[in-house]
Amino acid sequence: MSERRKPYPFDLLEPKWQAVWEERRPFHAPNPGEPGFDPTRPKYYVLDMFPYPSGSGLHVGHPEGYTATDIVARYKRLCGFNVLHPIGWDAFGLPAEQYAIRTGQHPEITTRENIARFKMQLKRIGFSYDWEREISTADPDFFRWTQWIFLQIYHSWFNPETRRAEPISTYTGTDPDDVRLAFVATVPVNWCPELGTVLANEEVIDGKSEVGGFPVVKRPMRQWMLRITAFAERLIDELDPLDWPEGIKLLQRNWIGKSEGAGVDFVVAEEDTIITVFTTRPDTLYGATYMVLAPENPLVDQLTIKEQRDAIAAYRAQVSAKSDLERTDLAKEKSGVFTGAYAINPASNERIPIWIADYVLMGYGTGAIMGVPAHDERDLEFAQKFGLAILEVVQPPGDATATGCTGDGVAINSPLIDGLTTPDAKRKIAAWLEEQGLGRRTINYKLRDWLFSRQRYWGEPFPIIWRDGKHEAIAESELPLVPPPLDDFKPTGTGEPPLARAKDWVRYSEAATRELNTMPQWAGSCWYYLRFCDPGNGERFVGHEAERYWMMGPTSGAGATNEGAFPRQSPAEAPLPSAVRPGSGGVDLYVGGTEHAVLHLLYARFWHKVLFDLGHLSTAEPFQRLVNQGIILGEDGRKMSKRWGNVIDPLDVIAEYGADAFRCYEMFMGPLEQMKPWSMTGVEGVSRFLARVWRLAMEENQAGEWVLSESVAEVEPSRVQLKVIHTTIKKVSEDIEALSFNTAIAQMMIFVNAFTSPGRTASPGPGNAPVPGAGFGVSPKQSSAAGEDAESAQVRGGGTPSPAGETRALPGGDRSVPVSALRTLLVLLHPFAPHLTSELWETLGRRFPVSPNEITDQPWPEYRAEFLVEDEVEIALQVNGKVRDRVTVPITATNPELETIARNNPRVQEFIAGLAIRKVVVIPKKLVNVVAN
RNA sequence: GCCAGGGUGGCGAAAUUGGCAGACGCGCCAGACUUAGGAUCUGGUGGAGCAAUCCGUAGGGGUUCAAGUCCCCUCCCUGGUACCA
Repeated sequence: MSERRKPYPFDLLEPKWQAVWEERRPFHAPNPGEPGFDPTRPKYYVLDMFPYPSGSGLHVGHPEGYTATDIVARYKRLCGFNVLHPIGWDAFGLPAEQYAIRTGQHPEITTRENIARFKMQLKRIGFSYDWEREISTADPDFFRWTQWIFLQIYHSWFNPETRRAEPISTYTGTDPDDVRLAFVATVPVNWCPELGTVLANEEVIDGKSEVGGFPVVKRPMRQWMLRITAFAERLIDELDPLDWPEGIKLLQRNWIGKSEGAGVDFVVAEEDTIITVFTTRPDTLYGATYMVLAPENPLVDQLTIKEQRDAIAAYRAQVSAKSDLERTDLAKEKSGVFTGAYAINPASNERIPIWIADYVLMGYGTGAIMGVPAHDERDLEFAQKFGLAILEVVQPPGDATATGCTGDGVAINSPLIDGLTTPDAKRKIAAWLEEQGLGRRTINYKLRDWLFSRQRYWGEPFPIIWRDGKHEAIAESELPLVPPPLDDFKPTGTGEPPLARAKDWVRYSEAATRELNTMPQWAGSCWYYLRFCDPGNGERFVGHEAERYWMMGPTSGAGATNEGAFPRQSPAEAPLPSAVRPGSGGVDLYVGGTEHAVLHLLYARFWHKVLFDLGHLSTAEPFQRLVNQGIILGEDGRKMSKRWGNVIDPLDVIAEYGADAFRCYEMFMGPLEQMKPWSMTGVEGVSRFLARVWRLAMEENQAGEWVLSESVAEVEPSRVQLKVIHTTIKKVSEDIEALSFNTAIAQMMIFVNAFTSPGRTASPGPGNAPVPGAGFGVSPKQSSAAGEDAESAQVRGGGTPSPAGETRALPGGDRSVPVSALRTLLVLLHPFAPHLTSELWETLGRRFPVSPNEITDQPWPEYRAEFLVEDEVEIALQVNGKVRDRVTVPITATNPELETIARNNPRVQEFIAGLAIRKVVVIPKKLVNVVAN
């Protein structure tokens, strides 16, 4: 069987237009001050989460979000915006390094090859990226600024007074190293022996590495940390005004995990040691019948009595041998050991035993808790297992006999607060504790400081050297600090990074050596969106003007400055930096997968706030509007994977149906944010739609060449056509704004159906009844063979193109396609199917010239409400809520008139016969409901 | 366990403020044109019934003239999270 004929010549016109865009660069957005920049236009920054260029190339998940943003970008350009729509490469990363370990090929080469493949694929889909802004995080011109930003962080501290990052020079304490936002600490870290590196908490899933699924163990190591916890409060608060999915905001809030409570001091009996615990329920203090320390808590050694030392030591050894996975796995059964020591409950003055147990974590709160078994499930389980006292101190509301209340209630058995409701009791006991100097109100966060160093080769080296056991920054002039050449990228196995192998590079001077760690992959993605504003800047990470323009929009007057920035005169009265004004700050639209909800999006917000505080940026938040695309499943409804053999390659789809069909199908599948399965027949359906658009304008001549159809004529659209046109303009515009691309395409299908099927809406009335066999879409050959029908003057559109052209469609005939309607459709469809519409626009312009003749320069059409209204409307007549008839009435019909029509309707009367009418509900333009019984 | 988001034809899905459920597409059925059709066009297509009509938005209750939409309970699916005191 010969190759199937293409429904329209996308295989020719798509490469043609891609070449045109390559050459003319219509999507390049000049910066303020550059030639071609138009300051009168508003800006719109629409961003994709840039890809890691993996070896397997693009899959259909990438183009889903990319198509959505491309549609918005093209739409906004047509609407008159200066649109920043860039793409780049998250190019540092583990896969290229592991490939290097296996094959010896340098990661840089692998990365370059992968980028080339990704880029080719993206271009084949016809995305309107501004390729002049392409960046790669592994490019020294890029990562020199990643290193520079690290130095800004290193040279800063968080001033609790102003609640901002400030230059370290403003710190007046003894040792600046205690407060730097980038600091070194020896901490128990997630060490992955297989990967030979440590991982951030966020990169460990169920005790295994997120990448590769290898076991991860806790191990104390000296690491670089970033003090993200200082920003916990602001990272939560400034989330509120952002236009993000509520679910993602919640995910971040939960990750940061703010909880308000009190620190309470317990004195160890017969000693003057104080153990502070954190509790969210200070009102249950009287019910604290024991105390538990984390096994790692340093106080344990000091407290443990002689008789218990062996047991304690054994338990601690047992706990430390467990991986995270085991520790959480064994969570079902509580375990612990008594230290032999006692503490005094500050409220009741009771002696309570001090235990250690692994259900208390060293990393949260103070690493010690008060056990209130009556009102905490975990404490109860523990107390029951070890026979500890249980004392009820909260009575649940409503039921005086119930026990084990973990929610709010009324305090009992608590002399200071008896009878108070939980909120009141909390307040009173906290005030009492503060008065007595026994405690204080405290806020705790689950968020930990960000473990920022990795023992890898393929990442940004730290711009840090070590001298006499102390770290210091290298000069900015020494940036970029590029990784040394290596031919062995394997982990050393000792925890020492592979960079240690580059002996010459490591030796910085007689007395100093370089830091051997590299930054994690997140580093580049923390600020790449800023670099896009000004990718070629050799002086700064981003130019002030470019940053201000693309992140904030055109500034009005000279007063537009970074209001919240350091330095500030009166820190005492300084409010938190005001959150971004809705709709006016940062990236206007950011689209990507949910997998980055707490990692990339939290880290990037953190860096952004530091840079904002230091006066480098104009907005406090980077991403104003965030949308997550849903994942695309295989045709079998399973996750796409090699294992199931259900992976769809975009290039295969494009080869068979074209890029426009691929784009439109991805958008037509269903709501962007929803998970949905792929369907090849679905692609075919969309491809048919595009072919109908093509044939609306084009027909084949005798030679089998596509030429502009004779039926396309400069005629006025009919009233019915105008309604379809303007309904479509309205729907498509609103749907693109709302990112409801599937319904926008559906409406354009309705448009095309209306213009291709005379029987539907385009030609109403008996006089325009379709002629059998003379449908517009009939192919030329068939029409010629259609005998007498072909001779009929009724035949339009089909064209019966005789070689000499004697049989012409009559201009203005009822089957004509008005040029204006076609043009409107082409502009509306252009963001979705840019190649097809560009070609048709150009072809149309040869017979019906317009200026300018570039579809990319056309204005987005505006709908006119006057064409949407109807003269008549169909009303449903209901009896007791069931539709019994429909009548068409003038739009002007009044409610009483409608009621009369309904009452007199024979069908209605049939159903209310013998019943009494109780009520008649009239909904104008919709229905009349007669209620009778 | 907890948190979030979902359950609508054979399938993907539509459906302002509660107001004619199933737009649009796929698939399927029939027809037209064809040497042919996996092309194109036309018509049909939620279920049951000859029909009038009845039943239908996970299941059960409720509010209402009217519920996919609002309220209560239950079940199922997807994602996140996991002793955070």
